[in-house]
Amino acid sequence: MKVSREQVEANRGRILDAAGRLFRERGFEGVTVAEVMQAAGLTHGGFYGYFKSKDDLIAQALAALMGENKAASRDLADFAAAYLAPDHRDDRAGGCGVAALGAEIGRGTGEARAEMTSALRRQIDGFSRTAPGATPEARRRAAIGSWSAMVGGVILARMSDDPALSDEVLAKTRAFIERAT
Amino acid sequence: MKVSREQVEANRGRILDAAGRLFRERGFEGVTVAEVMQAAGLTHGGFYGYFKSKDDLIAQALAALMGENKAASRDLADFAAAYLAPDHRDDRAGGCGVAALGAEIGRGTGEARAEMTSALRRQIDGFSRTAPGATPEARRRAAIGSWSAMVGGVILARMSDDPALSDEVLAKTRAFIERAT
DNA sequence: TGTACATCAGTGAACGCGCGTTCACTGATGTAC
DNA sequence: TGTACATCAGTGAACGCGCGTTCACTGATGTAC
Repeated sequence: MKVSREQVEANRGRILDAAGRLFRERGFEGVTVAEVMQAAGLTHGGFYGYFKSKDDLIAQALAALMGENKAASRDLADFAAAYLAPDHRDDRAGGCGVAALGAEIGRGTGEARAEMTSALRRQIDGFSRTAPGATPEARRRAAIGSWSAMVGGVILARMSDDPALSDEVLAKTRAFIERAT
Repeated sequence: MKVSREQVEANRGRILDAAGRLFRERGFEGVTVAEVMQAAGLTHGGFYGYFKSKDDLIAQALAALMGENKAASRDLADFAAAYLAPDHRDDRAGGCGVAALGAEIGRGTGEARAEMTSALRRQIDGFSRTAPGATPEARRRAAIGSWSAMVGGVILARMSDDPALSDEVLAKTRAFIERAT
């Protein structure tokens, strides 16, 4: 049955939100269109009223996810501490889209990749503002190096099935960044 | 038709090698059993004479891949320079399995994850031997932090569809590691 | 060493399931008067 | 403001394709004598 225009907008938001969480948790190929719709409280048949294809959903869900830009105005050290925390490591579905999906996106081409590239640029520019360093070059180096270490650190920590090693990777990566900047 | 025992062993090696390359290039879910067999010069029907299932192939291909242990006896700085080079970034199929598959493996459980955990431990221990630092703790911190930055740096560089930004991520991540260690 | 036969690696057709996508239908919304 | 009707968001069955897996068959290997 038809629903109100406001309901349509709300449903669209719920689909994008559910997709963003499920994709981060299981990867693009590990999630079906039907699962996304069910998580949004709808049935799969309605999907194509909202999106052209699953690829279209991927592109739009990523844009919504990366548009949030959590780094913006936070101190780099504070951000790194929260990013390299066990809570973030354990919250794949709600965590950083780059750590969860960056490698998969790097393989593809098209919209998703372009979206992530501009998100990367924004992230680096944002960090460069608050990063320590005497010159703009030093600050940008610290921003890029720190971001690489954060993303790699979370991926390695999630990869390890030994909790002690996983915690150590987070803690030592964080200490490495702190001493380097 | 039956083939000789040596041929069987050679075929097994070719299957594992082809699987390792294809998986790194496209991810586990992006590669079919038939593609792996074709790349090894065989037809798909023979697959189950070698492996119990696709999951079994994944576990064995990863073990073969990670068993190589390229880090072992190289200086950390030399390793980082080669790892964060454009050649490595552009060679997904022949490059580091952690950068290519780490995120995907971190989602799963079982053999593949355990295999990667022990590979991570070996990698860190190996780096800790050649890493700079006054104390064992400082060397281990440098090893872990550098490894996080290398993995993250290659993933970010592969994610960017802007070649200039991609090159800059590699170069500045490398400089960040050099100054930090 | 040579011959006869059992073994079994490899082939390619076939199966069954899951997934992305389509479609006829339903019934609430929202508009025209 | 109230009524009649056109619109269209959502439903669920169905389609078609690709993939992992199975299987009957083939013919070269390797063993027994």
